[in-house]
Amino acid sequence: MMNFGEIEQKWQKKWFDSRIYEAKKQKGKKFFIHFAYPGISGYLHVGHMRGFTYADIIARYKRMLGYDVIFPAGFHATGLPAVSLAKKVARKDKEILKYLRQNSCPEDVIKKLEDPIEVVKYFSRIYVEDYWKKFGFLIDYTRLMDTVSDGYKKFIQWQFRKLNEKKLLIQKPHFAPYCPNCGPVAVDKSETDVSEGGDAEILEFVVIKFRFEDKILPAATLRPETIFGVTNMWVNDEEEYIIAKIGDEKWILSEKAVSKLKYQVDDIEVVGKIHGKEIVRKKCFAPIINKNVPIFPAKFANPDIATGIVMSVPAHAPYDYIALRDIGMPVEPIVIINVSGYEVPAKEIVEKMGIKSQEDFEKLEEATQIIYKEEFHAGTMNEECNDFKGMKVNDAKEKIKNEMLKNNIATIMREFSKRVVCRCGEEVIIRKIPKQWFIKYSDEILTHESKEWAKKMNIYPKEYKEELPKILEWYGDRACIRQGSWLGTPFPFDEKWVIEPISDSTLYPTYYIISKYVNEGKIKADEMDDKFFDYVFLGNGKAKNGIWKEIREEFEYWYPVDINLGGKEHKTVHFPVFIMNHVAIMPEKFFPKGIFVNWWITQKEGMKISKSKGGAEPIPDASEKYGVDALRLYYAHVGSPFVDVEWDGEVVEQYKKRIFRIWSLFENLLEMEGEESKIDEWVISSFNEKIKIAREAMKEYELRKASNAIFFEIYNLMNWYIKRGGKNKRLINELLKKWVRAMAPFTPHIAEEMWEKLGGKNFVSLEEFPEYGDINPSILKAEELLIKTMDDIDEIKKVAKIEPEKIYIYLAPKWKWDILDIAVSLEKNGELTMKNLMNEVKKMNVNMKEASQYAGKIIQEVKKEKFIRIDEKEYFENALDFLKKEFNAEFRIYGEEECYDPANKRKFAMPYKPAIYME
RNA sequence: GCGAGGGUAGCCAAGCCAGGUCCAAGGCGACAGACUCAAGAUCUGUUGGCGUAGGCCAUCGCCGGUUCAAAUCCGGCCCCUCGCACCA
Repeated sequence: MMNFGEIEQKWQKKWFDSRIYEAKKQKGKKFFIHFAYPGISGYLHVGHMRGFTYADIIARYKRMLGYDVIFPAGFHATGLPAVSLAKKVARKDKEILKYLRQNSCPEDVIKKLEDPIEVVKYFSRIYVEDYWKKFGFLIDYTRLMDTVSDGYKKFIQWQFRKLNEKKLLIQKPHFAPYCPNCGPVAVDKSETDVSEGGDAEILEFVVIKFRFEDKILPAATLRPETIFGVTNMWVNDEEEYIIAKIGDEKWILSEKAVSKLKYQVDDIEVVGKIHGKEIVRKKCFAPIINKNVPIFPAKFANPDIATGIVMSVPAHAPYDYIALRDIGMPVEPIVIINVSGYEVPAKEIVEKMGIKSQEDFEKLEEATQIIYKEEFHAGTMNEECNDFKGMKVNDAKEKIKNEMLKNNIATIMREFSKRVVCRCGEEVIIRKIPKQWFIKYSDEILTHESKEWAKKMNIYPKEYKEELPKILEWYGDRACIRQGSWLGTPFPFDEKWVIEPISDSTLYPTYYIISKYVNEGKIKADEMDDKFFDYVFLGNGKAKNGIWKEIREEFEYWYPVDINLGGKEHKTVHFPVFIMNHVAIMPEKFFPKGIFVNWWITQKEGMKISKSKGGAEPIPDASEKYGVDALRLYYAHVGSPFVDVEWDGEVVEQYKKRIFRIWSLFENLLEMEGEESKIDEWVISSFNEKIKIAREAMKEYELRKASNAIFFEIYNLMNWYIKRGGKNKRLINELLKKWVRAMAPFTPHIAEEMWEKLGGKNFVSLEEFPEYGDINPSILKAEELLIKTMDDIDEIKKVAKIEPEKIYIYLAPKWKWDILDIAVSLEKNGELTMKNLMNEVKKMNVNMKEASQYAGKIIQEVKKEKFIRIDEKEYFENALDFLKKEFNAEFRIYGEEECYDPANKRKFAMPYKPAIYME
């Protein structure tokens, strides 16, 4: 039994010792492929290998087509993940230590991982040695790089100066999560920075200013359009409120609100206190509707939420309705939105759901959601709403908000949808950054040019090609720098800030050209100034030395990128900025040519296999258990690249078996010693057909279709060849050499091993992908006829329950083929009708009754199938021995001649469909 | 909400763009047989229903339409999944 592990190691050593992965300018045609480099966030899992494997298969395929292939890779070290891992190690987080140990990280390394840079170094090595090399990837390992090296930082700074020159860097206010202790934090589902509330959203409350004596009662709402239905205000009479001076206004709001707003408005100053009791039972003045409304006490006016002051819209807010009912309905609800199925929506839903009191939070929340959805999507503003009458609620909401903001009746307060707590224990708030730097992706010219370019690109799948222009249109300005303890490049115009990780990963494929020279020590970061990058990437200025010139030549040879391959998570972030930055900075001849998006390997129940949460099989375990070639074939073949696939070890096991089977068929074929036979012709055509399918599929990177032809269809046809008595040693050898070369991009280790057994001298990885020769359709058709006839015989045996000793095959007479020919040529001219056909048939010397019956039958058939005239008699005669053996019976094949026909079957014979009688 | 994708046999998953070769590839599972003391592995066959002659009927989320012909094209409906920005 073969040992996958040994074979893998043997060939990997040979490949890497011979450095066959190095990109060299030799053949004058090149192919540049890379995958979106992985973030350094810990160990990867089997899911990640899907995309990487696609890239390697495509790179290997292109190499075998005679391209100079450059397939570089690097590491995205910037941003949070490495820092977060280092922090966890530093604070001896039990989970992280367990995780490291489970993945056999040595103790002395664990100690070092308190330093984020060590994290980057350690995991870079793991990715290369344990994942990529173990999978046999022919990545150009001389070009490895990461995003925190000195040279890379110089490159990014150059890029930002270019963006600035193009007027694509702008400043404007921005609101971002912030911890008063730790500074800026990331609020995301991975919860690396926060210990609670990672899924919180930033809500924009509209704060509407109600006049109260000489002060302002700021009511916070998410539904500004309901201002028209306000009947009263709610203030909590068990709470003390703050009086704060904002600008020249005096606001009454909760203490919590003041502490939040301090981070969002410029000048806010506490000037006094006022208890809720002193406010309730008085009146305040509502803007827009311009009338006085009473202020009532309410416990649900929560000081923790927004301003702590709430306006009451009892017709449309279940909370308000029920609170008013509790205190005896001192005011009548004012309905302002018409929505079918409701008169007074809040009242009716409260009654329908049987909500008893203000304490029934869960039901009230649900009721609020239901009413909001129905009103927002299906409601219209009614006659209470002045100028907004008749407008759809979702339009009116924006318009009313903007009008109030414009007239200084309202302002915006931002708040999380739920409590967010920093890892340090402090509550995270939202802070205004007055002059945040953005990359101006909204720029009209840039957007337009990017969209135009995207239309010319090769983008897979095609659905994404159609989606991409819309994403480019939608893509807004991106805050591109931030402060805090992140890894990254200092922003060149303000070095206290660091460029954030999406923005530093857009033009990076260009850097793979330079990284080789950096790695070889031929150029130092110090030397890489703007003149250097201007010269190398833009061709501006002069080369300072020979190395500069060499790098420029390399760049011109390899660029642009032909395929950037990445997971579907990149669809709305990385890929758009990848295109836009190239369009913004590079000359058109270097704009990227293609994008390939792959979907994920998921865990059961559709969950993404998460890096942080582990769960899936670690890569080293999986490659040992199943073998790398089995895994590679699994990724290529298990499903369309454009759907998520659920990880299932059992399935990979099947691919392992498939490889065993191919291996043992290969060995059987090698041992065959025989001469030519009739079936040889068929196997040649059939084999060529499969290679053709594979080649054409690969043109569109349809790895699944190609691998299906190579690993399944060819396997089947070789078996059939043997079954049909094929054993031509010379031919088998020739086909095996082609077959093994066709396998090589997908399962390179096993292919090399086979290639060696076939006497191949060089690496099969460096051979040419097989060409296909002539495909003779009549032979394929004839064999298909034979197989179908065999099926029919089986069917008859089964239904009639007989075990025949003699089988009679009656082939269609010549005149039926002649009529068929006529029908086919009529069909070609679009003139195939019964009448036209019979006019022609009349000219022939045949039995008109039989002929007309037959003509009627074939009219339908001719429209479906392509008919090629084949010599059925000859083909069956040649297969006679085979048929006898298969059915253990005597055969008689009858053409036109007189024959034995006791059941009168002969008249049913049609082209491709012989009549059968057995006894 | 905005944007995108999907629903195929017991299960996974092709086919759909370019309608007919679809009684729907391939795999898993199940059943039967071969090999074996046995189990496993492997190999062969069967796996929607009916059928004593190769046939007939049904099926691709649901309803309708176009067509000689629909899993495939068009319209409507139901259900599911994903992304929505400072997280990579």
